Amino acid sequence: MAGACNTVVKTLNWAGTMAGNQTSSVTDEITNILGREILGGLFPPGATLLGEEEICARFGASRSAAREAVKILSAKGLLLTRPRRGSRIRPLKDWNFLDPSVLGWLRASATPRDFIIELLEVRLGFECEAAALAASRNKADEIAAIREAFEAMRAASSGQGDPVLSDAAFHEAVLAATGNRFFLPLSALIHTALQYSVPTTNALFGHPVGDLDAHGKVLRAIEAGDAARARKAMHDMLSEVLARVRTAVELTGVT
Amino acid sequence: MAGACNTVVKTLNWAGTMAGNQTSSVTDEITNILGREILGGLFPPGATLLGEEEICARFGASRSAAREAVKILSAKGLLLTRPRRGSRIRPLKDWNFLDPSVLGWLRASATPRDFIIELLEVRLGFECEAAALAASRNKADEIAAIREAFEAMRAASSGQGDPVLSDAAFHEAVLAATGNRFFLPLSALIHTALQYSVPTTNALFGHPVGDLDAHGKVLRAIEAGDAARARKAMHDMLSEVLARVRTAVELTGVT
DNA sequence: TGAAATCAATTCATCTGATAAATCTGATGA
DNA sequence: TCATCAGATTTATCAGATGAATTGATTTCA
Repeated sequence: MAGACNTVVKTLNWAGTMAGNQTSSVTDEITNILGREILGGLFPPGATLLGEEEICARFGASRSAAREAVKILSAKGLLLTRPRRGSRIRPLKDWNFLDPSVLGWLRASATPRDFIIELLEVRLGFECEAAALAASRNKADEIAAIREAFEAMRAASSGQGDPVLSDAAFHEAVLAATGNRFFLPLSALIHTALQYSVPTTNALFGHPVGDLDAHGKVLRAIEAGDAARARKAMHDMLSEVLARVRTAVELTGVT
Repeated sequence: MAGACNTVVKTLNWAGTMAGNQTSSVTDEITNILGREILGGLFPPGATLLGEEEICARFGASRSAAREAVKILSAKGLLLTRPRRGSRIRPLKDWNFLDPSVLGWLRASATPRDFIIELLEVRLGFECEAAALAASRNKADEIAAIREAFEAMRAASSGQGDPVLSDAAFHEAVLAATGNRFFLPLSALIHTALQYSVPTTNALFGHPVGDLDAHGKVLRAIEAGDAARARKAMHDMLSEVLARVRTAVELTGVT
């Protein structure tokens, strides 16, 4: 029985990937749905799974679309396909958790408490060093971008613009100012962290935690070319947020 | 003219991806070659490029294989394909530099000096925090894995086993002991860094730099559950290597 | 009986060709 | 000059066929 593919399903198109008019392809639909399911733990992390036939049968798609979706998931470290054995879920340690798509899929199912805290722990690691590098490198135009983002944050704090986006832009500008390629991919993590934690912390504390003052200290230290001070300012800012989230989460019992 | 595909090329199979018997698929061949070329800067980072037809013509492959290769490269953030515009190289900031494949492609063309130093800078950021988290979390079995890797390093130092692999295993065990998923993908970076820098530093200094003593300090601090000491021990170890590489590179004039 | 070799069935990998959808180009007209 | 629309080009998707690799059962030999 080979003709089980291409049944009359076709009912999936458009579940909403982002805001706006972005029409999604069949391949992307399959990728996103399977990605969310894998990250959500629907499939046993170490065992066998996912036949080519099953996928195109389930989504009413052609083998091309199914195969391309599987290739994408494999490229992100989630699957390993072998000629006759089908696609197996790879061990968790091989998953590319820093990939923007993977982060998005994880966000859809992760426990909020763990998710926010884990993100902050990682940020605490590399963002302090990034601030120090940005300060010691001292590239004028890239530091100007940091200041620009800071001004956007100030404007956003008085209602002129999106506070999350300008906050993210600030931190991304710091990463870019390191002049180190390997810091760049971490901006996706910051984006996700802020989109997720800013509303939460606002709800918890009644006001924005992304302190303008704290960001200002980081900016001034970088502009002064003082690596140690920049590192400390960034550390103070993030560990303060982390501490507040930790205690608040314990108090309110958010899972 | 649509029939330009599938000419009589077929001359690519097997260029040697890894040591051993691992036979590579057509799709993987195309992916690896294009990946290396992109990371090597052969294609203008921001501009238009790569038609479906061109690819299958160049490699003598079918559109299926060409398309799947492009999907993989897109999944790693290198390309963006649009219905009629072909595949465009995305801006550098979207590239997933922490992906194992991307790291490998970059290694093939990167300037050794920048490559080693950039890797160490990033490690200095997150590995210190990872050591601290591992210490404060204090999970017995995961710390046992760190000690195990340390013993393997000791054995390797007297000729019993691979010094690079055991060193990498040590650092990966620390990442795993954080209990934080987002540290896991960074093990690829450590692997690449060690494979690349250990031979280099050995050649520069005449002896292994991956100090057994320094690793022992990290291990003992983690076993003692002393987060601050673990952070400092890791920082001392990495910054020592970074400093020595920096000066050695300046002296020898390695580009 | 047990172990190794063999063979058939199943599934992934690849190729080929065709149709649909999206976009660019240039011609047309106000 | 600019907006609009038809034609051409290219990607997206579908469909079917063949090749290659692995699994598992069967067979053969010690």
